[in-house]
Amino acid sequence: MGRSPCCDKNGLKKGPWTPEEDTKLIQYIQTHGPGNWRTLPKNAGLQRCGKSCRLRWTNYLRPDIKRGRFSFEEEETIIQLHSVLGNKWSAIAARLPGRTDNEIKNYWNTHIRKRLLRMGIDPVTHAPRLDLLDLSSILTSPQLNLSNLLRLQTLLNPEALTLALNLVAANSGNPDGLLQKLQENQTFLNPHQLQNQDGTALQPSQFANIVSQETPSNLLTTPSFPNQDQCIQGNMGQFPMNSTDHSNGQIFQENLTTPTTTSGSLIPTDLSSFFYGVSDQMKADMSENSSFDSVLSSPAPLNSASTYINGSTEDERESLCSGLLRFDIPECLDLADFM
DNA sequence: AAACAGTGCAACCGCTCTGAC
DNA sequence: TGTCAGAGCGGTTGCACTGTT
Repeated sequence: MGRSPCCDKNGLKKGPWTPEEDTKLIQYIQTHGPGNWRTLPKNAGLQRCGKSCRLRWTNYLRPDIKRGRFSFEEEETIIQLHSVLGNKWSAIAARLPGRTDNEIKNYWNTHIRKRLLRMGIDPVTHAPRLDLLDLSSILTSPQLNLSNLLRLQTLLNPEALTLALNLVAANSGNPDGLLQKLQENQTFLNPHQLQNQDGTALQPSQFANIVSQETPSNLLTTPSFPNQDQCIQGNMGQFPMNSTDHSNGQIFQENLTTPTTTSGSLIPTDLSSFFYGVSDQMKADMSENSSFDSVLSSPAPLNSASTYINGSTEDERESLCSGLLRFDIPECLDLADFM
């Protein structure tokens, strides 16, 4: 398993290629064809190692290489394939004619990866992770107050709501105040959440126990209100959030953009389980929307993106990319009513 | 205008795989 | 079976460019 001779050991040139070197390499390969890279530099009159020539040819000079910006379709393909193949750049490149593995790798590391991180998505697992988000900006958002969360009760799975309540409580560090607010807003809650079985009002400590008991054990590890760090450390993917836009009910919309992934996902594969109290008719209306349907269908949640936005600027692409995890909100579901 | 920081990408490094001998 | 060279791969680096202060 000998390693290829290093260029500098042989006094060969390294660094950027000059146009003259490119011309020599192109002309030689056009005449003799690629291959036999070890002897190629000498025969072509290049002071380069064969490996450098091969890389220059395969990554840059090859006539079938497509230069320029990645299209949305290419970007979508990369994300999809990466979710399946991981960092198998050559395998991904094989599905993208004209693109090299190096180019795809660079594009992933400089664009897509960062974008996914900003969206709170683990670029390795493609699963949403709250600890990747700027939670402070989320939790201090005026849109994410208790009343708004409570109004979500009619739509959200109670576990998700409970988790959100924990977030708020952890943020405020004041469970007593939280209970007070809950009781002030009890019209939005299931009665059993704020009352004992005999109908008497809950005490703060009782409420804290209920919250912790109703929270899945894999989400919270403490019987009382966890601090923010504990929340972050926990498996928060089951209540995905996005910090990109906190205005006009965007949080809720983003919260509904729960992607499904392949095995090991932190999130429900059937988004309908995320809803609570949504009528069958409303679910049916949602399912008629192709984009929403694509979210509900696992494991190809990304297919809807091309129908969502087809932007070309960086901002549009970020919006578009977040669209990979989004579905169109049907008209029957007016988000403004919930926020 | 200059200094600095951030970004993007070409190229390199070092390792593994594969096939010939 | 072991060795070697060629080829391929993923990770990393260095530098030019751009934006910000």
